[in-house]
Amino acid sequence: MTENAPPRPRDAQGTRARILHAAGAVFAERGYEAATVREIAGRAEVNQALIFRYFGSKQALLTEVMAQGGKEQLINTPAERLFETALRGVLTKGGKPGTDRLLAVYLRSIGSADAAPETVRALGEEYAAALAALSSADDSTLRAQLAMAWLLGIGLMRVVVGQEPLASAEPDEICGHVLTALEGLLSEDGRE
Amino acid sequence: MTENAPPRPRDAQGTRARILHAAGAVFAERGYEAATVREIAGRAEVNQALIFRYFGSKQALLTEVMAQGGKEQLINTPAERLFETALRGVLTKGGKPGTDRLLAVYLRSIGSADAAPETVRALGEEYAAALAALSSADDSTLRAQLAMAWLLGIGLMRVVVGQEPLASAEPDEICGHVLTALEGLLSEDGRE
DNA sequence: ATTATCTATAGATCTATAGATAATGC
DNA sequence: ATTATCTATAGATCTATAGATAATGC
Repeated sequence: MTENAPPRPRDAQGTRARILHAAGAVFAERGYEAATVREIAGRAEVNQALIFRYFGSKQALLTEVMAQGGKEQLINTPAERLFETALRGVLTKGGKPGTDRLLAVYLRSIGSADAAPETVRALGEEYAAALAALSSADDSTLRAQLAMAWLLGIGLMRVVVGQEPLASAEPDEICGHVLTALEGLLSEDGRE
Repeated sequence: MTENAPPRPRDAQGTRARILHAAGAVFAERGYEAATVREIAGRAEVNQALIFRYFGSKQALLTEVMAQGGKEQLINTPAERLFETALRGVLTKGGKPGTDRLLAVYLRSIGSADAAPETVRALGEEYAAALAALSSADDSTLRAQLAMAWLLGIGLMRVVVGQEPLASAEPDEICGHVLTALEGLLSEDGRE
């Protein structure tokens, strides 16, 4: 039996991190509404009341989960490689815990949590702006958003819906198809 | 005041239809989890207990909402025009009530309701199979699913996230970009 | 003395059901 | 007599809070 495990040393910062990590996993698996603070607390092996002590509310916890690590990729990747990097992040399961899991949180929570669409929108605007700078078309922002929409859609199919053969297809193969198709959209001068 | 409206004549079939219609609207607006049978009953102007009498459970109601009208487009549209028709259905707000609202139901409920992903997967497989027949590539199904993923992603950005300028862009403009980009993916012979 | 952690529970939901009521069809 | 509709509520959640307990730092 896993009865009474030895208590961890008291560590506010560590506990906060455990909660954040567990919340990311549970939100990604169940979506915001279906996730319960009790399950998050259970997985973090932390008392349920501490979630409210450290984050205030379930909504605030989701916002914090979404905020963390969202911009790292954006800052660390040059614009020319941003789309492919993000796409590969979506395609690579079990990559860095921040990437594909964060996408799952977005996709699974976007329909219910009020805060989620705004967070996605804000982050998406930054990605789109970076991508749009690559094109000289007058509708370059729209083109960039269309590319990002594809990325989200592929993530939705793979991570949430799990539709085959897409869900198990090789990242390289998908990447090849998508980048080929988008070549004109993102790099042309916009004259059609 | 809208106090006691004159009671409608008793009409089981009509009541069932009212509930189904209201459920479509509420699921589309709030997603499965956040939607409550009380709100659905309220919007249908129907007693809340009747939902369970006619549908059994909230899950069964969602399944029925998703099932209705999902295949109509598939049956009535030739494969060559299927993708563009579906894309325009996503892009045209206030079109036929079945189309864009159904997509919103999918997108908003996919993350939480257990039944939703399977319904999407099943419907998606039929769409993909129809699209795949257009291409002679050996990975034609994958290509078709990538196209559908784009379609879903665009719907997500427009209907759920509402990201500008994509959300308000002209259907013709989006259609032009997407169809141009997908031309090679869907119609080539697959030799890369 | 401070503060991380835990107990216990308030308060507000929500789905679902049992059984009463009342409108229809014969 | 049948059955569509309604009332009332069971039973099971879930988020959030108030206040007790106990481990740490001085």
